[in-house]
Amino acid sequence: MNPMKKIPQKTIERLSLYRRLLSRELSNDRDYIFSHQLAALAHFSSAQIRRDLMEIDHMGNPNKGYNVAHLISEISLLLGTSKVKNVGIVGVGNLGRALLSYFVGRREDLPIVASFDQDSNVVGRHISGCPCHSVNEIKDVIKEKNIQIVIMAIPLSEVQGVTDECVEAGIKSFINFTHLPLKVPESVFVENIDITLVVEKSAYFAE
Amino acid sequence: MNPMKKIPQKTIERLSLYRRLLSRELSNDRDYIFSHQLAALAHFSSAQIRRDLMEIDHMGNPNKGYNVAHLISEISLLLGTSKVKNVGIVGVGNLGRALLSYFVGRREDLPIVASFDQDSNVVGRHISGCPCHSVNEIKDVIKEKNIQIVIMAIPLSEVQGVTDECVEAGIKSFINFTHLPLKVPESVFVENIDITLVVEKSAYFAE
DNA sequence: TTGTGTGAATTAGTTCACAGCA
DNA sequence: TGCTGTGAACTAATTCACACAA
Repeated sequence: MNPMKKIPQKTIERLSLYRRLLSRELSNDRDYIFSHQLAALAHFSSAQIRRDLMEIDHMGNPNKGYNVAHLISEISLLLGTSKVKNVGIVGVGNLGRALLSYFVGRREDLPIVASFDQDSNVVGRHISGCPCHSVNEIKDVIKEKNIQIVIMAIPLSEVQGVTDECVEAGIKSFINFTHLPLKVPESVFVENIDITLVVEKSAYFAE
Repeated sequence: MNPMKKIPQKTIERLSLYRRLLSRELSNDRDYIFSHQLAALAHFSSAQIRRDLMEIDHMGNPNKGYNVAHLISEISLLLGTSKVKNVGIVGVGNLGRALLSYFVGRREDLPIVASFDQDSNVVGRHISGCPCHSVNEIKDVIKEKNIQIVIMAIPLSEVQGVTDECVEAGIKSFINFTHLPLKVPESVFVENIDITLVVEKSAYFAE
């Protein structure tokens, strides 16, 4: 696969889904799968699947389809699952705790190694086995623990200040659950998940 | 505004954000705003802002910019905030509770009127003031309480069965936090928020 | 001037449709 | 035959660039 080729964001997302679906198929002892079968699992079109697999130069066989194990390993190679990337989470309110309890121990390659809050009642404690630091120490802890991805789950308005500190400490990727758009340099990735906006959009499209 | 014109999904999302940002400006006594000023708040380009406002046929003034109050009311007209749409949530585990505690009482036009679970320890109780029903009764409750939007927050594999019942009961819009793609008819809207996929994507783009 | 409104151009994402292979 | 791989067509989304208004 050509390492120079830049793969679209949407494709990355779908590949990630394919891998999960394929893993389930593999554990059901399926060795080969056709594009239309994977399409049925993901609820996409088979053309979409083939186009996505083209991006990673994966070769299938018109008779048997795609080799499941092989496909999984190629997607994993692309998504870089072999390299561990440490995750930090800012805010251990309801949402932060829900994310922690879901994530901790689930993915070895994406461990949540630290949480941050400014409430002195939680700082110093462990939540779902994850140590909680003061948000004031975030820069140092990011460097110490080599954190590369930060999840923002604080309801506060000083999100931008914390974001700036993270960027200064070298963070290149954020997942933003707050209701404020984050200002970051061009090269930094931000995925916004603004639940209020999602509900409003859903309301709009509920006819 | 031409009611026939179909507005792109992305634009709806951004308009929803603009409204929130504008409301804050309005409460800071700002009467008019230029596209580049709103752009600075949302971290978009001013061309993007103007293009979006074109969709709702909003007219600005080259000298003063856009009238904030007027703009808010036009966006609200489009997003239909005047009509109440009832929301139901399936699953009151960590995530479900986090969403409930965040949402209950926050939006009068989008009230969470019921929650559903299959754990008999929570069925019959109230969580954040919201009654929890057995998931077996979902069809009846949707009709009784006129629920129009369903949030899926169960970690279970029978999500599809519940989805089917919701569709049969007339649900036209889902927000899916589970890790399974939902199979729904063409006309039904689904917004997928799969946190594992989001983290994987963020990891990929963390350089 | 300065900022709006918008055609035109560009870029991103998806679907079509079919040659060619096993 | 039935599926893959892929150019070509299409559709969606964004950005450019500029006439025009106040």
